[in-house]
Amino acid sequence: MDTLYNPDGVEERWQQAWEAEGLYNADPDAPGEPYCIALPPPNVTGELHMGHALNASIQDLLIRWHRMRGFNVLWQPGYDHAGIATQNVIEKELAKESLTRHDLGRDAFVARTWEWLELYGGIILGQLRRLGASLDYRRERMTMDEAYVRAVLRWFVHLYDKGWLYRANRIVNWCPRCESAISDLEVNHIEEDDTLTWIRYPLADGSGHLTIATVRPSTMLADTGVAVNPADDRYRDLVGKEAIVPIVERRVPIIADERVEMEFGTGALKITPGHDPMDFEIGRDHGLEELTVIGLDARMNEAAGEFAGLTQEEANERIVARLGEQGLLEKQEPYRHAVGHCDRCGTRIEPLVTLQWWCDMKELAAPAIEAVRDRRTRFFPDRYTDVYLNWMEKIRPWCVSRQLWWGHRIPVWYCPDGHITAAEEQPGACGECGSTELTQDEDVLDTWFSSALWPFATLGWPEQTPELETWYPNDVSSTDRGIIFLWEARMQMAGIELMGEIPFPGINIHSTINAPDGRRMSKSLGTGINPLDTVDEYGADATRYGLLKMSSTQDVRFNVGMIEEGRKLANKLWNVARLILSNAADARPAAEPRDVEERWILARLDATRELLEESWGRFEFAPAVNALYRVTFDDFCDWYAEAIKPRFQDPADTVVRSTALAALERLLILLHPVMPHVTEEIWSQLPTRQTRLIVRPWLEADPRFAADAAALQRVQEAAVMFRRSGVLPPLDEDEQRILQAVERRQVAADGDPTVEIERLRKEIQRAEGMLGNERFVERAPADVVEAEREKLARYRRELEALTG
RNA sequence: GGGCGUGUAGCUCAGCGGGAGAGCGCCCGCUUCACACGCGGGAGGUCACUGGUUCGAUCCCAGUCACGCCCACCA
Repeated sequence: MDTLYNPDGVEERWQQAWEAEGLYNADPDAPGEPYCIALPPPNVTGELHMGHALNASIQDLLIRWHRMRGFNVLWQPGYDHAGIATQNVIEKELAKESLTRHDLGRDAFVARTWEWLELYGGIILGQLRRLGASLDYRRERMTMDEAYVRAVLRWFVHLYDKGWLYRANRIVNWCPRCESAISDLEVNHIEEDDTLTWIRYPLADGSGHLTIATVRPSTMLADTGVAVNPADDRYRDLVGKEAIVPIVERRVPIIADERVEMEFGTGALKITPGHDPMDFEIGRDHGLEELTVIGLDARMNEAAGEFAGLTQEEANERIVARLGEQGLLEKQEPYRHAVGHCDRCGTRIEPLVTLQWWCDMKELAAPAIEAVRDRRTRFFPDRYTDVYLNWMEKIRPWCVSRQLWWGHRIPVWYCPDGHITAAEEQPGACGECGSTELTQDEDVLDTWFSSALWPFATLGWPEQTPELETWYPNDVSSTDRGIIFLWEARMQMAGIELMGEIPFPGINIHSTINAPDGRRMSKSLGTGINPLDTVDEYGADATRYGLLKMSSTQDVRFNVGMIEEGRKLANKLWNVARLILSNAADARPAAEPRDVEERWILARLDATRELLEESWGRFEFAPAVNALYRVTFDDFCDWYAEAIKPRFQDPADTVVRSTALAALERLLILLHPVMPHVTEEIWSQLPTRQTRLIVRPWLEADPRFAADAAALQRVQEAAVMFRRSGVLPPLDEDEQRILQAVERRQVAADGDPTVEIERLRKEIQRAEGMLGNERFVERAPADVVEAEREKLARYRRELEALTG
């Protein structure tokens, strides 16, 4: 007889049934308090990875739990068009055919991207289905859907009208490979070995020179100043004079600026406003010219004269050699420092001055800071509150334009005179001069500009839909800590600005699952583990269980053992259900429990219910999952099931049957949010079932068991007190039997005198040690000391009795 | 440079002021009529290190070391 629970087939069957029966469907007009989570939209190009699977397990647990609690739930699915990421994927596809996007042209490229999405775009939601995710799949949204695009345009024009969006020529993070600007958050700073070169800049008046240190000699061709700290005595006399930039022989002013660190290098800094962010700001403040010698391809451009066309490395080499010849090279030293790289493709970032759209964040941030500060929005775990606040309080303008083709085209039109008209629909004429010769901005918006609207644009905004009315604000946002700034912060800002209300009161930041060796899970490192493989091997329930157990608040290493544990739990549950069903197939519910075991297990299950509610309410999942394992194995199977088994021999004992059924029901209900499939499968075989388990109301504290729960509580407290002080408070007969059950291992060990003798000897030694400590006797609370004395005396008596 | 987190049994992790725990692995015994993805028993830890607070510290405080992550315009 096959006695193993096999999830194959069972899980798919229920997934199809739940969806087909409309049990995932959300209805804004349905009764119940609304509860809504918007699935963090995965990239359209994405496949399910461990992070997605963990987050889906968490969200589905919350959704199923609230559905059972009678809330009107919506779990909103969808995708992000993921501008830069998707464009990169398509470009790679093209590269296989030796094509670039420029070979196709913009329209064909975008058309091809849409085609590609038709074929491969929708896979991740299908994969979520296989995990049992109870999303309302009918409501799938994408950030480039027609309706969503309207929301994005509204957002843009809104910000433009407020004067917070503007176009400016500024230094940006330029990725030469993506051929686009990117925002500060999309730059990774990576430590690299470099060379620090010390170069002499002659003074214009011939009175000598001053030495600067740089890691990028090639940029000196665009130097338009030299700066020193105003407090630096070494250079005080030079401020206001001029230096000559070697090679280009340019006379540049020597200026004083506090941003120059006196301790670094020589304390003198060459200023290249065109190619360095800090130099750019110093340059603007001092009115220095912004020259450009590096092009969008990161190579030296025509302005670099004889160095034009070279890579920067080549230019560095030649320039250093030239300086050596001229006697202006002082020294070179190895130097290690952090260098910016494109988060998307890893290419070294080039700071360049280009014309981009910027969003001023100060006024958007202020109310979003307040919301978190006064706890209308709370982070779980709480430590991320400071992470968020620190970033928000020093927020800087956001570069929102991208020189990409895939994304929301910036809704701005220019007339020949350069007037700007921003509008949701193509305007007929320039808003300023009435010219009808309008051309639209070529650029697209940062992907995160649109995903900031996710909690309400998916509900139909800017239309005033029933969905929006019902489910905004959402209730929880669950994400990885990697996108707290990119996404969470921006949803707060957009939600408050456009909806006048925070998007959700709870932000759950889940753990990061690393590879078993502790490295990051990544496809390119080959350290990735596909959650669908564990679903195939162990089942979706087991996978969900394992992931939730790994969802403690810090980083964890992926451990199949946790998923195997989940499989064990499913199997155990399946088997104990078989035991009960084979004996109680026609039992009727609602009988009063008779014996202490029965009342005890019902009270235990109720205590577990309370623990689940408390920890799930705090977004702590691992302890709850652990409690479910313990209550199933230790309490339900090892103790309760074993205890009632003999009573099944008595056909007249209807109480044991109906109680067993009731206890099993309760166990299934508690386990359902974690392991929906196996519980529903068992549920479907119960003679007592009336609805699907997925919509079966969650447990309330049952007054019938309140007394027993209270008794259990008393017994457990008594047991703790007994262990600590040796004093056992008075218990009635039933409570004493419950105590025996609680302490059953101890009781079992009583059979073996050598074990007991050893234990008593240890206890006596410990008690003697404590009582021999004068400070303990003098300073510890009197009742504790007294208890210890009584305990010692009792242990001695017991030992005496055992050893004779 | 600033901030956060982590260091507990061979492995992965719970616990966080008075008995040091789980799963896996390991050893011994069980095809006991729900379950060998099982049942019973067992070995295995100066709870990273150093100080402090306390009658008492794995747990609180300070510092040290190691690892990880986030933020960052010292060229």
